Amino acid sequence: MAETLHEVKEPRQQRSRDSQERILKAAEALIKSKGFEALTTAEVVRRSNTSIGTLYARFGDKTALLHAVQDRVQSREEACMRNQIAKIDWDALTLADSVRRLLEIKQTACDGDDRLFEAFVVHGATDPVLRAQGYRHKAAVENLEVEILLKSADEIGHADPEAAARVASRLAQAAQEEYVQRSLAGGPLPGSAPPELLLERLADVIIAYLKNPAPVA
Amino acid sequence: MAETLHEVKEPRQQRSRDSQERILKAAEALIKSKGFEALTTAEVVRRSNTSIGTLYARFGDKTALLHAVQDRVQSREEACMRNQIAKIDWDALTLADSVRRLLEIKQTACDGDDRLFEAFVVHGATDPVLRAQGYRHKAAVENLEVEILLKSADEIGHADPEAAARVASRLAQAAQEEYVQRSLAGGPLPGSAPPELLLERLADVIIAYLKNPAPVA
DNA sequence: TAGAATCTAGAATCTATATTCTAACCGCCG
DNA sequence: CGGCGGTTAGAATATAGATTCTAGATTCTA
Repeated sequence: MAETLHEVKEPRQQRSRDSQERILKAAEALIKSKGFEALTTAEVVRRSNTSIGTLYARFGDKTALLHAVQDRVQSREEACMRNQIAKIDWDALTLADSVRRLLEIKQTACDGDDRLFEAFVVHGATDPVLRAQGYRHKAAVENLEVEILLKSADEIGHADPEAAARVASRLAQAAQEEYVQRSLAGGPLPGSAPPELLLERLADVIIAYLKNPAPVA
Repeated sequence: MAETLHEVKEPRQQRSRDSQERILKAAEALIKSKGFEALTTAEVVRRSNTSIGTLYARFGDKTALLHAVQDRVQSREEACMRNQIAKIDWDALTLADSVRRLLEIKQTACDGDDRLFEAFVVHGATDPVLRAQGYRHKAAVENLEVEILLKSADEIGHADPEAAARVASRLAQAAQEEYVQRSLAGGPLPGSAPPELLLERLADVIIAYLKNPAPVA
């Protein structure tokens, strides 16, 4: 979808669709394993068993390739979340449950995509398309998360359950990014808590907040 | 300090110290205003009214320059925090006060350094020196923040006041990074709360947590 | 103040990467 | 089959940016 913005013809033959797919996979894997810096056209081509000519025939330029990767990754994550949300048993769900569930779902959905998101954010600073796509995704994720929390927040009797849910969602987002950042920096900060514990604490924080959203003076 | 790791002679003459200083300032300003991508040796040289030869005589290579910038920025931030902490009137300080104070101090100290930190993190992924320096700084900041919270957390009667303070500090850190990320992405996310409001909410969250750190089932 | 040490300028060089171009290859339709 | 688009390969080109080199300028020291 994104790559059509450039004057690149849609593939007509299967083999072409194949190479396009292989290129996308290789590009994604490359960023995941070595970070955005390592995404060179030559390396992508090498890993995808295609040629530089093919890459340009399919994507027009490197930027378009990156956009396509972003599109694919974000869609996958959203789908994964939706999928897991569909499985929730809403009836037997306390507030605490829903918070923990939210965190689990979030983590599963974007497992391993750390570097990808990093790349999108950093380059979003100079690439409007990347940025816009990133916005869309963040908003979508936030909405999905609100969906998870809304019912129990409502039951608890919040004045504005949605607003509360949104704050909680951002909190989760923020903490995740902090965590990602630390792990990106090459392994967790020495002396910091292990991930599971961190999640547990975060859950505590959010639960505490949802149970008591009014300013505490 | 960092630049001595390379075989670069310390300046003997004043003018040399001057150009070193101008180069550092220019490099920092450049990253601040245009992001790390814009940090080219040529541009630094242009903005600092020096020459490429001077830059290499002083820093050895571009990496060392970046390390030096990091050192300077992080030291400045730590000093600023320490400085503000020294002014706190500990006697008249409620828990809520100390949390708000923490957030203010944090914000003041790193005001405008968003892109710099972004650059350090991203490049820390491939540069061990940058990473190590970043760790040191994060730990230092966390300790300073704990210092701010500890007294009131203690008075509230926490079982483990320091642990609670540490969680709160991380939370603040996380939220700040989330905020930075959004602003880096080119202006706040449409529909998101204005910064002050965000700070207020964050304060609420942390206060709620500090008053009730035990898991709420 | 002469000579040595230090420092600066900036042209020239080197390198890594994106991108273009062209010849050959493949698969489908007559 | 024949040939015509669609597709691929990879050598050649273009370019941005880091780094080296050296002549000349400045400051220090005796």
